[in-house]
Amino acid sequence: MLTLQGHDPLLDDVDDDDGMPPLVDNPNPSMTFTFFTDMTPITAFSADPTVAFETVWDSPIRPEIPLEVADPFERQPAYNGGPERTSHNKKRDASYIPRPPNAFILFRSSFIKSQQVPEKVEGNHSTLSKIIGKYWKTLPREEREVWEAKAVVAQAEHRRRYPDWRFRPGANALAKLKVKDGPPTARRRTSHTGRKDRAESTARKKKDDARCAIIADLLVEGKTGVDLEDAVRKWEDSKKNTMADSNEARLIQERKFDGDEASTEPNKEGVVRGEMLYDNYLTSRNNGDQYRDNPHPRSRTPDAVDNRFKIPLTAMFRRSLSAPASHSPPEPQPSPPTNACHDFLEGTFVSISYETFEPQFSSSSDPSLYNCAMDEQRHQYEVARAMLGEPISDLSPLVLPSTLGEGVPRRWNDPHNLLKASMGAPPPPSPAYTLSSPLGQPSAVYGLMDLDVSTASLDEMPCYRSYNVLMKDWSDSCISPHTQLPVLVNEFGGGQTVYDWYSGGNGEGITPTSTEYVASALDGVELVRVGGGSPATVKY
DNA sequence: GAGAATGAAAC
DNA sequence: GTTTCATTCTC
Repeated sequence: MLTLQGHDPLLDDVDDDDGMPPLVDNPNPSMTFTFFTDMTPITAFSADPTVAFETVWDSPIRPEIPLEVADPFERQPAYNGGPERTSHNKKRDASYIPRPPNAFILFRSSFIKSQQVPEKVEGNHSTLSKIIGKYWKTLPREEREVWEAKAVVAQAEHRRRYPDWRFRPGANALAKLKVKDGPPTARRRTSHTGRKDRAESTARKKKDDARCAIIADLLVEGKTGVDLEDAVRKWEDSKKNTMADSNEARLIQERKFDGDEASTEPNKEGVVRGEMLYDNYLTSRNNGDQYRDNPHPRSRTPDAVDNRFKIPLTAMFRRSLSAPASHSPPEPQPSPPTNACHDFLEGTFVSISYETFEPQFSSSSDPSLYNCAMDEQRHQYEVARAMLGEPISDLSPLVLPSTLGEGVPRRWNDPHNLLKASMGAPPPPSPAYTLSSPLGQPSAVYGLMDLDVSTASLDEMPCYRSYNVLMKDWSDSCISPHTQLPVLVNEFGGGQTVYDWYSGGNGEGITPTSTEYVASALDGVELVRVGGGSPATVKY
């Protein structure tokens, strides 16, 4: 990792004397944030524990109840004690560091906490996961991007707190093995299940799936709480009637074909029942008879498989340098222009391009690629660029006018925008809202901290600012000579730490070799903050 | 490089 | 056990 010398007291405490990232690590005392439940403008729920800049959110649906939410990266025991939270936490070492949550996990947590699905409707978390998973797939892009953004922030915060932490799957496998009794085959429950049981199990699964789909659809329609409960009850009642009718039909059939295989199979009823329920549901859904008058534009589950998010935004901020970024923009610009305004970083091998960040999705390449096939990638890429504080011209609806006043950078991830702007507003015309990156202005991803955003000034706002390092005379064959490598700089608490860089160029991964190269090239280089302030020296 | 495995939350 | 996704491991 590349660091700037002596500016982050938090990180200074972290020792890594063995050269290996620790599996567990507890460098920081516990921290508790106090904030209000947020309400995304799209859905009625969104109490996200990881976003500490949450503030008061205007909602006609939910009251603004102050919530004490534990630090998301706090040790597990700190999660206990809240009146709303019962203790089902895994027993873990006090120094255990959980993984940063991904967008879905954040969404799921928020969903559970918001109690949109009453306990009466569904209390089993496995089933809830199914429902939430189906619902997640129907989320509009804008809403999903909010969660993606929160995941990026959570990831950045996790990185800030535990810079040396690395995900080590299997590290606990040994401990698990000790607990488990007997070989895996001994625990297999279905190994001796007969055809009858399997058929029943399949029927039950279909039935459960149908119910999950119904609940998810009702949620998509906007039904929550008591409304949802009523709607589910109605569906279940109608289901019973359908079943009664079908049973009658079955009895007639059985009488008609007495001695048939159907009547000799004692438990086939369960199968018939389950399949009928599901088929009835699908038929009615496909016919639209239940939803004919529903103007809700969102896709229903579970058919609404959405390929729009194949490239997660967080992939652009990978901590690991071992795996290449999955996002691979085509055709890097042959010669990205540099901006001479930054004496920010000087060296033989590198220069900094801050204000200029040439679109990797060039209209000069295949226009159809740019406009159609790559549209989603391009969009995500531009969102990422916006997060990185770069000027972009083609804004997503998430890029909203800043609420911070004139002269303040308009950032799609401006916490004020995120929290207060109406998502229902039409997207602004592109030219009028082109983002600017005035030097010295805080930009990029605003980090987490125990700061009252409603009263904090921009100067007090911590941020992660990115800088684009343009590699000059790049000799590593795996990197294009003009690949720009954005570097994430943490400016939390007045300190600075360069975390690392991600593959933002032509999709080629940053290999350890090239990382070494960059790091050594930056070693000893003096960084001058664009907005003023004391210089820092890169320490490798 | 592809696919498997793991684990993040929650009960 | 269940979801999605990020990350690492293994072949």
